[in-house]
Amino acid sequence: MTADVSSPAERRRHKIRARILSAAEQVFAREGADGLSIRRLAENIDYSPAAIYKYFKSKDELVDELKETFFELILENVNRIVDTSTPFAERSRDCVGTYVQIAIEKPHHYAAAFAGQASAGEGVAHDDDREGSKKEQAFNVLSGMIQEGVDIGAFRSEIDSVLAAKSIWASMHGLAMMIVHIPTFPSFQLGQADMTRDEFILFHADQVIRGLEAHHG
Amino acid sequence: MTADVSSPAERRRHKIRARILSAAEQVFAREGADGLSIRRLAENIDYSPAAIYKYFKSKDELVDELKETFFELILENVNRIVDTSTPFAERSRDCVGTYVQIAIEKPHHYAAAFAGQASAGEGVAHDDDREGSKKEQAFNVLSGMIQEGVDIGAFRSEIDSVLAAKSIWASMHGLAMMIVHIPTFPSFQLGQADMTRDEFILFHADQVIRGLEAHHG
DNA sequence: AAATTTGAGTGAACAGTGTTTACTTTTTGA
DNA sequence: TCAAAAAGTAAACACTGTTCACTCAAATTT
Repeated sequence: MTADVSSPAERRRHKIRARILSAAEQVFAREGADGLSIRRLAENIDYSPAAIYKYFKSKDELVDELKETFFELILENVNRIVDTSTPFAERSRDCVGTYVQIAIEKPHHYAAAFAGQASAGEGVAHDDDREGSKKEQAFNVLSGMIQEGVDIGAFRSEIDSVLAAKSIWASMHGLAMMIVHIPTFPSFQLGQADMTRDEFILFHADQVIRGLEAHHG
Repeated sequence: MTADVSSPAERRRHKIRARILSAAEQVFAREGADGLSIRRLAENIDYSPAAIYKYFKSKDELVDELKETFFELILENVNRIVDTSTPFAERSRDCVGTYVQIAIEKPHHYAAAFAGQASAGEGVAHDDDREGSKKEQAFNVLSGMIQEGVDIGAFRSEIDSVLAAKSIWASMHGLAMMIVHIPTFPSFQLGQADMTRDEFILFHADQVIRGLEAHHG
């Protein structure tokens, strides 16, 4: 995918960049963006804090790269499901399930990926939202699958697949967020556990997809 | 609602507490939890930073109170909709719309309210999740309304209203979060605007509620 | 009324944070 | 070989939340 860089100097530079990112990734996965400090990171890779700034303009830029990599992970996994030849209904549910599962496995990544600070008032378009981003690619996969559902008659014919995809994504996102920062979700109290988390994910997926379906049995 | 406190000393203390919270509220609404610093807050109310700690154990505790107040706001507004005598279908949609609208008006509050840091691994129950909290009250209102839908035959009879409420909430939450931190949502690019935000909120509400409905027209 | 205790409020410090600047060392290319 | 560019650094700046020892005034107790 990425073209090899020419000079050995540039290759070396790229390697160190990767080393920084790798160390950052590990801390980030465990403690999130707040737990990841430039000074700690510098110590981990035996550099001075200021050295990091020869490779990244700011901590935000560094974290943005971690996020982008995370989106690639989502895209890969969702694509793998979409390309399967399992029945459409099951495939849809798997898609939702996989998406949420990734959020569960890397909660800090997921929370950070969708938390480019909450903007009060008119906001400037964030870098992540640029055309052709991994985020957008993932979205296109989803809307394509919904269009397929419409085409084969599983979903209502009047559905705009792009609009529906946005709605579905919002619903998935909501579940992922709930699970990520309410540790006991879907139970609120610790003791009561009427349904396991995985069961609830399937239930939610079902609920969401049912909103698109043409007729019920 | 709140019982008057006895001694004038306690009243005075309560007053200052309120003054701190009020100042905090204003900064928080504009700039969120990160923009709100103890030192800035102290300066706003002409106190030393250390003085704040005579009234709040920590910044987190202070912010938690802002969050609780915010949940009260949600609860009040949603309750007002639920108690209306408008037709059930319309009422459901209004409920979703109102919920999301509040998130839009106070994006920082909303984002913070659901962001008791993302926990990797087993988490301890957060204070907000205690029994009888405003959060739980709001949830009960929602599940009550769904039960009503089942009772009058609008929703499928086999629906567990508590489970469904959790799913619906997740879907609402997702939309709210999307809007709150993707400034251009539901459009990804700035230029393209096939549907207004308010229209999309209604569309999403429709989609979500349709998942519960017994039969379609 | 005097003495004592409680609580409010403070300045200074501790231990962090992201980031920049001036500086030295190393590497690279002509 | 030698100048130029890049890598790396120590120290400082401007912040952050929080704590500690302290003062001073108000309320309680004797």
